[in-house]
Amino acid sequence: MDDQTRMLAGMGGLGGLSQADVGDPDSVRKQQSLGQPQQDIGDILQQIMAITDESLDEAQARKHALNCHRMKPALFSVLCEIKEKTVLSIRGVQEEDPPDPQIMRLDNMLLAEGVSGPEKGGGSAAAAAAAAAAGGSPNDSSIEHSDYRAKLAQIRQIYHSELEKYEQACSEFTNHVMNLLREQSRTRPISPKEIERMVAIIHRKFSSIQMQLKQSTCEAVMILRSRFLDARRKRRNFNKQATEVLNEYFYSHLSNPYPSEEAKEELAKKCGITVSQVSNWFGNKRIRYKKNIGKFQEEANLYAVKTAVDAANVSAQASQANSPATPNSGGYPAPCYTPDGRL
DNA sequence: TATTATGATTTCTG
DNA sequence: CAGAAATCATAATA
Repeated sequence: MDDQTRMLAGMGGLGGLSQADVGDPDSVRKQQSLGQPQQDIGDILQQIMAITDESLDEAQARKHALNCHRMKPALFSVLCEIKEKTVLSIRGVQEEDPPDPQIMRLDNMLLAEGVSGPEKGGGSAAAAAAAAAAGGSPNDSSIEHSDYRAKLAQIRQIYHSELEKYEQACSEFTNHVMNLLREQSRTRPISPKEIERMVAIIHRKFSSIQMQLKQSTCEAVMILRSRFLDARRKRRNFNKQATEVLNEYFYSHLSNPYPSEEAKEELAKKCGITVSQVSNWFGNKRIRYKKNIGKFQEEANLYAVKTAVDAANVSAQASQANSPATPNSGGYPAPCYTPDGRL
């Protein structure tokens, strides 16, 4: 306090205070407690300092009184002078802060997961689910998928409501501080730039809260994701009709059981499974068939008969020529599918 | 409950 | 990158 008084007094000559008001610096020191001007400044400062301890009404009244004080303009200009000197050192201390890389990372991930960003409802997933349902075989994958989507939507909702709360709190606080600063700018010089800087500082402080929110949201998504993947890993057998279709194709193309991409697509559609599931199935089937042809003999015959019968339905003559009770009973793998036999 | 069947994943190869 | 082969993990079955 005393120091401040001295400092202000020391700067007196620079500001709008006249000699009469302040006296020259030397005389200040000489008659520290006696001079009327010093008394005034001391009073003002004391009042300023005491303001925070007072009730709002009291403070309001005091504020008004201060604003009307005859010394007020002088004090203001002194403060301007001081500021002029100090602002240089403040400036440049913290210029534009780069966006936090951590936050950026989290943002990107949230965006990628569809938590932030635009709602993508009715998108491909829903269409896929609808298609699966329409396909006759309510594949569980679609159910799990919708489950996943529901959970994701839940996370999304929580995230957004929390973010909103956060933003509200942040802007409320910012507003409060800005009002305070604007209010104060009547008694002390505060440039818009400074207010801006203060806002930036507040936002920086708040961003750690935001980061926490984003981080925990990311974690939740990760957990959900891994659970979903685990669930997907849980094997569910294809339905009977699907395996029938696949086996039919396999055994009727034993010599070259490699369906083309188009064929795979068609099989997938027929079976209500995905193309990659068809690929998996053929991969598994080929290797398992090859490993133990004997074990599949019966099945092979079954499907050979089946296709033969189908053929018979189309052409009775063909059935005569083609389907003896056991089509290939002798040299079994009829059109010689061998591991290396592929084209 | 042990075993087998089977869909999915991983690793390797040409 | 498609496919072979090995492997995993679970469903189905004995």
